[in-house]
Amino acid sequence: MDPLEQFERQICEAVTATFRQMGADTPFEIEVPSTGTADLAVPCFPLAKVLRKAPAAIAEEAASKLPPLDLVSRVWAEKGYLNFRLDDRKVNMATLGAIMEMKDSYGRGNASGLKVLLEHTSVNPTGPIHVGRARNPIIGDTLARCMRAYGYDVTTEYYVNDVGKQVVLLTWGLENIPAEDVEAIEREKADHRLVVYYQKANRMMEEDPEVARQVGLMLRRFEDGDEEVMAKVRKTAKLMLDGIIESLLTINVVIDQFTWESEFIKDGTAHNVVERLKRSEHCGEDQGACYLELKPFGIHGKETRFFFTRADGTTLYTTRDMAYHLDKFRRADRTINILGEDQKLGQAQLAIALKLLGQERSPECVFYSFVSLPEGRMSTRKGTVVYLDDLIEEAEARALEEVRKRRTDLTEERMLEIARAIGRGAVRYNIARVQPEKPLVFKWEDALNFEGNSAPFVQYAHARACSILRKAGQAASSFDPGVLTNEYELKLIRALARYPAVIREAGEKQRIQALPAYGHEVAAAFNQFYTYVPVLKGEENRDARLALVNATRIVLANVLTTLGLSAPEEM
RNA sequence: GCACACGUGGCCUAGCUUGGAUAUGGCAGCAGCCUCCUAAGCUGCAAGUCGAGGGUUCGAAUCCCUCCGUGUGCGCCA
Repeated sequence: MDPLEQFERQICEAVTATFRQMGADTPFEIEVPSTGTADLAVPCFPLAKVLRKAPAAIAEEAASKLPPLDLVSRVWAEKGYLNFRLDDRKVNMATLGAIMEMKDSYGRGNASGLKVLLEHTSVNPTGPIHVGRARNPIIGDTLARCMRAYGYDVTTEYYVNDVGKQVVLLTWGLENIPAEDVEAIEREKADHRLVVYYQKANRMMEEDPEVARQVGLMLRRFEDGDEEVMAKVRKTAKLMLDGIIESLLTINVVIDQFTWESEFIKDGTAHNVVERLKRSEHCGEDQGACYLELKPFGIHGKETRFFFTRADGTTLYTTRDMAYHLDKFRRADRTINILGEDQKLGQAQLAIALKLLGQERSPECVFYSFVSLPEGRMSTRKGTVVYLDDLIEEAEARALEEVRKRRTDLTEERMLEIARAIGRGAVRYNIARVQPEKPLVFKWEDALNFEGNSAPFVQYAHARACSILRKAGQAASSFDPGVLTNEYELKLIRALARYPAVIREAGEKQRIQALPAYGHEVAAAFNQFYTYVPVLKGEENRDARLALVNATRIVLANVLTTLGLSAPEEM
């Protein structure tokens, strides 16, 4: 239920009729002016050609010819725009009415019933998740929440890479490196305990050909389907994965299901893909290894061939990924992948190869740029990383420090609870607010920003609203929205009215960064209202203002939840 | 070399899909605001060749071309 819909509809109908009367049957836009001069505006420039008149004159004429509209309080022409001011009382009634009725489902779109399979994270189980990779679950989980809010039936999935050299190398390290040869680790979590073996094994393999030979042998046995080796590798991957899952939980990311890459080897579907690709006219062979020549499909670079088997006939990563996607297509109407920008070429090749198999569908991809450190790229192998667990720990510690400064009345447990909400939220918000494709340089001071455009800013506004409502006691059963007439009240209500449109933008157009920006806008409008408009001492306007505070609380809570943040009732 | 992405005040960032009014916010800086619902807040000031150049258009941060800078990719790796 979008409170602004009826207003837009009425204006659209009236303007269409008026333009037609003036001799123009051209399409036009209804936009929210960036200047803030009006609630809605229709630019008259596109009509200039048809009517052979200046846009300003067209706007003037339309303004004078437009019939009075009951939902609009003022119509005027300005610089070629036809401007509309909506009727305050009716906006108030429609908005507060919708929020009170829908409560925590205010903003939700109509269920489309479409099944969406959203794959995100899927990091290699060779080490703890680091800040660079953390962009993936945050974008993925936030998008999943936005799409659910918009009305899709979303399932999130993690594709576990338990095949290949990296996990085999880790497994070899665990079996062959004595504990005293790796650096001591403080954390109990398995992923942190294991990653040092992975790093050490990498160094050993580079320096010692014998190690490289042993790892190669193990990989060989794995590729040959040696049950013992496969089970061992899977066990390592599982151990690491459990640590990763635990980390994800701290930022409120829960993944619905897991698919293991090795399954596509075991069940023969990857091999089946190979057999079908071999029949393609674009298939070639180079010393036993099979490839598709993708030059005719617009693939550029030094190598335009896309190999899908090794010389020994075993499958490659992308081949198994094809089998995985064919499986996904059977399970959902839409498939979305959240991927690092390094996967772009691979995904392009995958899409072409799927087409060559006669598959019409290809996955929709959201690519994000890597997060780097000021001193350069993050690498698990080299150990030049900031782990998510460390970032969260630091964020919570800083938040706790702030809570202690402000609140001396709370129990230790309650302070910890609030600090967790703030610290974890700040990390998610700071990543979600930036467009995925923008490069991001990780800086502690930005990641731990607790003021301005940040999670705590939005959470704080929510806590303030809760505080007023707590002190007010029982809410009045009825109120008159018409008494909310000062600039702060009107601005706040207009912000609340936009929420369904924001969910549509974030969920349908997959622009999740619109949601943090909106949360900031509502919180800022509320903070101004809070500063200048008394609520509890609001005299005859008290009931209506309490209703507005409650409506704001509901919208802020919805925004926070959809961003995967908690909405603390006190801070 | 080729391909893809990004470039917006000192720093970070919105707007670009679908061209339209005075380019959105934040951080840092400066100056103010707590006898009153939590100052993680509010108000004001200062700060911009929207990477550069050209083109399309009545109109370009937005579309097209060229160039520059940065990142990513171009494995019988995953």
